[in-house]
Amino acid sequence: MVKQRRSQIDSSKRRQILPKEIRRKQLIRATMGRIAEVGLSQVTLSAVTQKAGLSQGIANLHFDSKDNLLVETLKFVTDEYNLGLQQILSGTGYLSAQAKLQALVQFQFSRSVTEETKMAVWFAFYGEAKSRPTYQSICADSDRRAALGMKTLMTAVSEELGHDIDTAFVTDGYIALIDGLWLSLLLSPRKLSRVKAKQVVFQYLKGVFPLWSDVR
Amino acid sequence: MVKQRRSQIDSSKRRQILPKEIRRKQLIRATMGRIAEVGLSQVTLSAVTQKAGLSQGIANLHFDSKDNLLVETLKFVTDEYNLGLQQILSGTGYLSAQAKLQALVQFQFSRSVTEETKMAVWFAFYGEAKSRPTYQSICADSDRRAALGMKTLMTAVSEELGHDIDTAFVTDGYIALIDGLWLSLLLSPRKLSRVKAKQVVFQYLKGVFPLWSDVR
Amino acid sequence: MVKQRRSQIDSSKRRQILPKEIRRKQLIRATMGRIAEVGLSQVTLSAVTQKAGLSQGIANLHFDSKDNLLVETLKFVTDEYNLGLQQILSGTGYLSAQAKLQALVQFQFSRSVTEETKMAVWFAFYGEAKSRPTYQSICADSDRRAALGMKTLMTAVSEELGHDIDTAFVTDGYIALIDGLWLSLLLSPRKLSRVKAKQVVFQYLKGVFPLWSDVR
Amino acid sequence: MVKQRRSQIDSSKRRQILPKEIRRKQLIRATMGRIAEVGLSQVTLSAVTQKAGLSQGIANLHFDSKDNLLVETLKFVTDEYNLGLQQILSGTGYLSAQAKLQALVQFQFSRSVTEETKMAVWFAFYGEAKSRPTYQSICADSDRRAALGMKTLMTAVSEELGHDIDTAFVTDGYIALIDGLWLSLLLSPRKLSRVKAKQVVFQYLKGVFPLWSDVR
DNA sequence: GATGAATGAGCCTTCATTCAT
DNA sequence: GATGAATGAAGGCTCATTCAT
Repeated sequence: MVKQRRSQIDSSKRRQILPKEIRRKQLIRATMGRIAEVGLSQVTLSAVTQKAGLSQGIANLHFDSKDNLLVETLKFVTDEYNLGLQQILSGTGYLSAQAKLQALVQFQFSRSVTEETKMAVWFAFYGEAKSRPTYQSICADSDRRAALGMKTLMTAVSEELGHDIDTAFVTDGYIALIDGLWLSLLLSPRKLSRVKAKQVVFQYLKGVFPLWSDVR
Repeated sequence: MVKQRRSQIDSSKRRQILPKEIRRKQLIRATMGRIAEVGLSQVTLSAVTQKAGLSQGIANLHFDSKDNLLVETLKFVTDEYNLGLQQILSGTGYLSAQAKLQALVQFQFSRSVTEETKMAVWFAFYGEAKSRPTYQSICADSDRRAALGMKTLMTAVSEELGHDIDTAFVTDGYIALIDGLWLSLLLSPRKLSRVKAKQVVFQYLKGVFPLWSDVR
Repeated sequence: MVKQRRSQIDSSKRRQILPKEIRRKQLIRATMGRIAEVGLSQVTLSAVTQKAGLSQGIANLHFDSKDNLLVETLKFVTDEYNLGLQQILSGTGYLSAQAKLQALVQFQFSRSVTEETKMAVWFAFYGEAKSRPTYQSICADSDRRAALGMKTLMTAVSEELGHDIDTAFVTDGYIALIDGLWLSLLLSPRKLSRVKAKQVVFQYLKGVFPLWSDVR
Repeated sequence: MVKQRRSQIDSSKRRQILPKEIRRKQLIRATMGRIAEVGLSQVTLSAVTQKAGLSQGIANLHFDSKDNLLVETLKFVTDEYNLGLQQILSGTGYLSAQAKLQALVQFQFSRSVTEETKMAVWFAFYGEAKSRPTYQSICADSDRRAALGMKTLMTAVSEELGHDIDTAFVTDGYIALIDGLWLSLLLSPRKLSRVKAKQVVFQYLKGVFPLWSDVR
């Protein structure tokens, strides 16, 4: 009864890794769905696994604990957003800073980012972050990185336009505005459309960069 | 089975009878405290009542259910904020619209409004609002009233200054900015101070009302 | 601050005794009502006192405990029935045994005895009696006394008619029949009326006492 | 915080997985036991599950709620009884109606049917039936079916004997007698034995069917 | 005596987690 | 790895009882 240790090269193992990641993603998506549907405080593993069409015990199998599943869900949303963000900010194209900023706004109010489910997840975790160090640090990390990139961009824009502005300020305002608009989008989507939200942002940018003519 | 006779010195455990409203407020405050400490999803009645120094059953006695206690807590925070808001907006003094707007900003970033506990409660409920009709409607009601008042104020300011501005836009931006800054204040108070937050708001207003000279 | 000990003759004391009994009866009636309405297992003191139009704590004041109130309620019903029974059995009139038996049947299916509420209370306690020594002994006591009286009556009837019957048997059957008809009356009053129930009893008696001509 | 490793000898606590129906029956039996021991109003899930040697949560797992467990318990007792009843009434043998009636009496006072536990359960639910529609309808259904079958039998007996009797009457009386005797058996088993109870029934039948010679 | 706010033990129920299959 | 029955800790809630007024 000798258990044969699988060679690391064994391709069958690699095949099993993929399903594992798929299972995890399945569960994370189901978790997001439940958060959006019933709120973070009402999420139960049994509803999540059921939504994923899987068995009860599988969440603990892949994530060890419910708490960890939630953390991974937050990370997932956060990482996805940051990835998109970095692609724009550190875009290797020949885009001007102004063009990049325009692209940023488009991205931040794209259907994919402002998808109801994601917004719900986002703010669900924000709402608990204050009292949950783990959430807190994930959010803070993400925010810090994002803020840094945006500030660099703002500075570049300001330089392109020959402005002399406190870009730290502008960035803080910009970020707050985006967050606030997202919240509005989440809570009263009827009142505020994506288009209108973008216009509000552009109006802000016009105020900040008076010399920028072709905003939007 | 010896019944222990309570020492007369142990007055802390003496049963006290107080008016209903006081008890309710006591419990609401304790609830707010727990939300801030452990997050909405981790609030338990036993922790709330313990924090209030009362017995387990008293929460149900005065609020019928945990859910109702939470709703009343949200209402409490909401009402308090709206009261302050209306006092400023419909201030019966001879303040100019500009002065009122200044006062509004001061109020919105006053220590009382931006108190950590309140911010935590605020966003805790926002995070769940999407999936909880009751929270949703309370928040939406409050927001609508607030937005209305602010828009009126913005219009007045714009008229005082002779501006020709789409005040609906400005108001949406203003509100989003405030919300976003509050969120920042909650999540990374070290990065953003109250003072800085106000400066960000004033910067926004300067951009929106270029002719307004003495902002701040 | 010497508390004056009331003289036993003091008429004011006697006046207070009456109200006490009234309160007790009020509570017992309310208890019966609740038992009939929601079942013994669902009776709560707060519902009982509310039905009686009295304050929450009064039940414990007058009966010390809920359990005691229930016991007293059972005793009340039991005593009332036995009183009526004894009045008939030991009737000091010049009634023949046969006339007494007729009267007995009339009594046992009188509106007062078969009142829905009383039947409900009766069987509610029967249902629990097996496992509650206190109920058990009250019921058993009552039953024994009643059985004794009825047996005496049956014997008298049998003697009057010149029958040679095992009256113990007849009595057991009679009692069982009455109990069973009461149960029927309680559970399906639509199927079995009081009148029909009496006819069933008379039919039984006719079978037992063939020589008895004017039954009913 | 040392996790104690379960001894291999302690097999009594080993988690066992069994078919749903077996678990349900286990729990129903335990419920019946508790009803007989402490009365319907004092039954608690924790005592039931403990009696069954299972964990606290299992009752809700298999029955969703305590109330439902009780209903299913009532149904179980009821169904079992009715099954036995129908087997006798619609017996496919060549038994005469008189023989069937004899068998019926034997069955109704068999050890299995008059088992203390079952009688206790029976009357526990009867006691609450009046105020609990669900119990009421289960009992009523059962009673109706049983009554129908018995009436048919009585009619057959009466025809076999050439009697001209109102069998509806006889049946009502018969059923009431049985119920009453069961109650007696439950409350004072010392006073009334199964044998004696049957004699009482036969005495009744003799009275009703005078031409029936070999009763018992 | 009477009231009803307050207490707290005990219940039902939920649900994350475990584990035999 | 996967399943889902089983577990049991913990929570919300009820309600008999107490007691300050």
